[in-house]
Amino acid sequence: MPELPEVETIVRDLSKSLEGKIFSDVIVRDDFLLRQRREDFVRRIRKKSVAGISRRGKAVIIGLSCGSFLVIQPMMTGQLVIDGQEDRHSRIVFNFSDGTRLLYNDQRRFGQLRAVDDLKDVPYFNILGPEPFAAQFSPAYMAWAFRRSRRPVKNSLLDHTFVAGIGNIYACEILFRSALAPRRQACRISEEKIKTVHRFIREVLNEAIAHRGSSMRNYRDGRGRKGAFHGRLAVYGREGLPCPRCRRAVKRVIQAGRSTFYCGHCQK
DNA sequence: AGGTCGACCTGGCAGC
DNA sequence: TGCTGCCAGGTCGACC
Repeated sequence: MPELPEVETIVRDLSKSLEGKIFSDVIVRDDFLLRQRREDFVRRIRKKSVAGISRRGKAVIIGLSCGSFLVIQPMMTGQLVIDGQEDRHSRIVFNFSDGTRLLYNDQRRFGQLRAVDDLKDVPYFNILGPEPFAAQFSPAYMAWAFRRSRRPVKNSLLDHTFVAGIGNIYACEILFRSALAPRRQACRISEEKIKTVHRFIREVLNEAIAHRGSSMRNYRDGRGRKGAFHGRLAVYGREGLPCPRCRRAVKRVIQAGRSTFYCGHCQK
């Protein structure tokens, strides 16, 4: 489900509502999502307060008062909703001492939750590339990475060891704005064009955050609401509909097992 | 060693 | 109505 803008929106919602609150109880309805024994998971969280909430890639990090962390990867269909209605997809319920309740809902059960002392204990963080808004993620870094890669540029954008947080929706949108064909080999893109892509990576993600993300099917923010960026998508999910720039039909192809939406006329 | 592909799991929707 | 097949925002490990 959520890519960087959606996870960022969730993190901002949760920060406002949960910081300083104390976990009074953790109810695990589905052990499958945990990467440790249930008793260990619950013991590390109960009675601790929320020191801070942040994001790395597509993972939510809840810092606990004792210096440890609750790390949540919502994957495709995970949701973190405050004071929402419980349903059959509510896999884990976090209760706070003031009566606030945080639900972890997940239709497909791909999500992963861990309570760890050290973020290095989360394998995902050890392989993750730079954040797209970090200084380290520069046009020069992109050019260095692209030079040595023969795969299609769409695959590079989806590779989280190259850059964290970009998923299928925003990879398509970034390439559309960059007027770049998704199947173009990364090593065959000019330095000038790489600068353009770099600029649009940040621009598209920033706009999506400003609109609280995109809701295709399952995504909800921390208050259980849909994102508003969905209606602003130029190509994603729009096969056969007119390209907003030239009005020709948007095409769909499969790359790396995922749908890619693009305009064959505007993107070269 | 870089890169691709299927598996993981559930459910909604289109087509027949 | 009910069945089948396809599709879905992510990640990892097996394999070429």
